[in-house]
Amino acid sequence: MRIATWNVNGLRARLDFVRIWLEDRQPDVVGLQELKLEDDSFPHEAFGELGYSVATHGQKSWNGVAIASRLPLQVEEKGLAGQEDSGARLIRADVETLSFTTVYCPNGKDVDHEDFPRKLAWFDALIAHWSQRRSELRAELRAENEAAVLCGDFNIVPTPLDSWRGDAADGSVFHTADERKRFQGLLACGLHDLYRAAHPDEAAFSWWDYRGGSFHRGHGLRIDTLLGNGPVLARLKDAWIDRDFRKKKDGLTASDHAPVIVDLD
DNA sequence: ATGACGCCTTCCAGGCGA
Repeated sequence: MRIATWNVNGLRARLDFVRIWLEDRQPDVVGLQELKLEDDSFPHEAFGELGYSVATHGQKSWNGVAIASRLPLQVEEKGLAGQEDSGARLIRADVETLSFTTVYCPNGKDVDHEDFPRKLAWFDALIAHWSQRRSELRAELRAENEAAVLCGDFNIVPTPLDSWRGDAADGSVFHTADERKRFQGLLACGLHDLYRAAHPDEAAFSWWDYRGGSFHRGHGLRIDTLLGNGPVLARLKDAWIDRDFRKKKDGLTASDHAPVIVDLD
């Protein structure tokens, strides 16, 4: 089974590019972020032609997330409770026996910006929500069986290894102790960073600024990933960042994020 | 220090991304 996450930076502008990627990589389930369109405008037909059905939680102009799947999917949740003011940033669906959640986490803008504490609060709500669900599953004795994935654009650089600037960026937005504590808080819910599990020491990035030739200079950040619980980790074959799709394709502009892919048994 | 690129929008200069 192949699952993936991708911040497409505007699906309307990216549709042809996304279509090429789906045909090429043939993922079974994909979490998409930054759709920048409303549910009514989602191009279900284009995805349907490629064999995907899609659950969407869209929003005009900004944010917006979706789950596209070649297997039957059942929507379970849209939005993060109590954080509706932050926009459409979470969707969860069951795909056969896999519980698949994708998120577009708030950016925070800068450590002095009023959005920064809101970003931390959003993560606190996500951690509380995940930990609540985990205890519910435990109570039903399903925790050991249910495979769960939480993937997306986390807008946090987990460790200095995940930034082109290494520890020189520590303390700046995306690289603060406050944000990293939240990322660790997710891992403390029994989740594993699947890219890091497959490649413990590799410096690899999932986002590069459009400006200044950042991609070709290797100036990137690893802010997109897939987290998986124990049952998912047990099935992990490989995790990789599809940097080829950060490049122009057939004259089409790429997103500033590359897809991240996980292959499971 | 700024802007660089690309997306969005009552349409086009300005906000936002990370």
